[in-house]
Amino acid sequence: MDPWYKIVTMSSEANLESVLEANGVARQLIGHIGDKWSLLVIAALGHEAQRFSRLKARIEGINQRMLTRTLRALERDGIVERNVYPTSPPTVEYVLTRMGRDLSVAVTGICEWARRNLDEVEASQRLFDERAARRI
Amino acid sequence: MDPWYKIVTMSSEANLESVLEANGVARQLIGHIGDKWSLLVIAALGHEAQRFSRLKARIEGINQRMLTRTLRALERDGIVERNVYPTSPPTVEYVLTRMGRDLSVAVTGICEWARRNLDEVEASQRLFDERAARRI
DNA sequence: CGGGATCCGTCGGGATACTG
DNA sequence: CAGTATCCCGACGGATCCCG
Repeated sequence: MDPWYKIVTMSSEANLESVLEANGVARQLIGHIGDKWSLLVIAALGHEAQRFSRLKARIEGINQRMLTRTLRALERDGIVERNVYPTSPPTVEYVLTRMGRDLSVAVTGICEWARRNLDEVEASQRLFDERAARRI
Repeated sequence: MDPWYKIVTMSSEANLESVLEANGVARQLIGHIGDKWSLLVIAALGHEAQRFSRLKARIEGINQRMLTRTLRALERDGIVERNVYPTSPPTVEYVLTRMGRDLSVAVTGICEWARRNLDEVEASQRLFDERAARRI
């Protein structure tokens, strides 16, 4: 089976099934980490264990419910690990697993792209909107 | 400004603002390509120009409306270019721009991660669900 | 062929209140 | 402190029909 980048960089007549397979992979991927907060939580976690309230403070705009949900989903996927220490009040720490750390590295490429191209994207948007406004 | 990977790999007490900045970048990113179809369209495009109906055939499960919307959004972002040839019936071709090709390369890392870890993710999910079922 | 317009269901996600 | 439980809404996305 051809890896994804081959599909991306040399999509030809022949490998329709490969595209479909990539379809499935990307679908899974988007299902797991493509929601609004997952990437931010992964970024905020870094490689050191952090407590719930600390994460909530680091991630601007998130509320308890969404942080809990996101952490649960990531835990279910094996991307973060949850450790409870039975103190009083309870202490709960979250830390990236091996898979989580790998993912945070992989995310780097996308984020660097975003960082490099955000200005150009916004410029393109303004141009597009301007033209659209004139046509109407 | 520190790049994203530094935030990810060395998140410490000091760089809260950096996390917030990453917050914004990731937010933009998710807003642009984090929807259900963008990555699939980018993958299906590859580096060669393709017509609307061809794309629709390559991307399993998409309908005209969503393909149109996704292509418009990507065009607005400067990620794909739309070329119309005034033939009859009309011919419309889509092709990745320079930014789009860069992005498709960056996406590779994430997709490779997904490909490598999908089995482990699914195993983790089963384990998690099984445990959850026992506790109840 | 390559769309645009419209209707409509679902579901992600926010606000708020309560709990061990 | 670290959640769980409800309520609610707006946007995303699917189906269908129409058009140049």
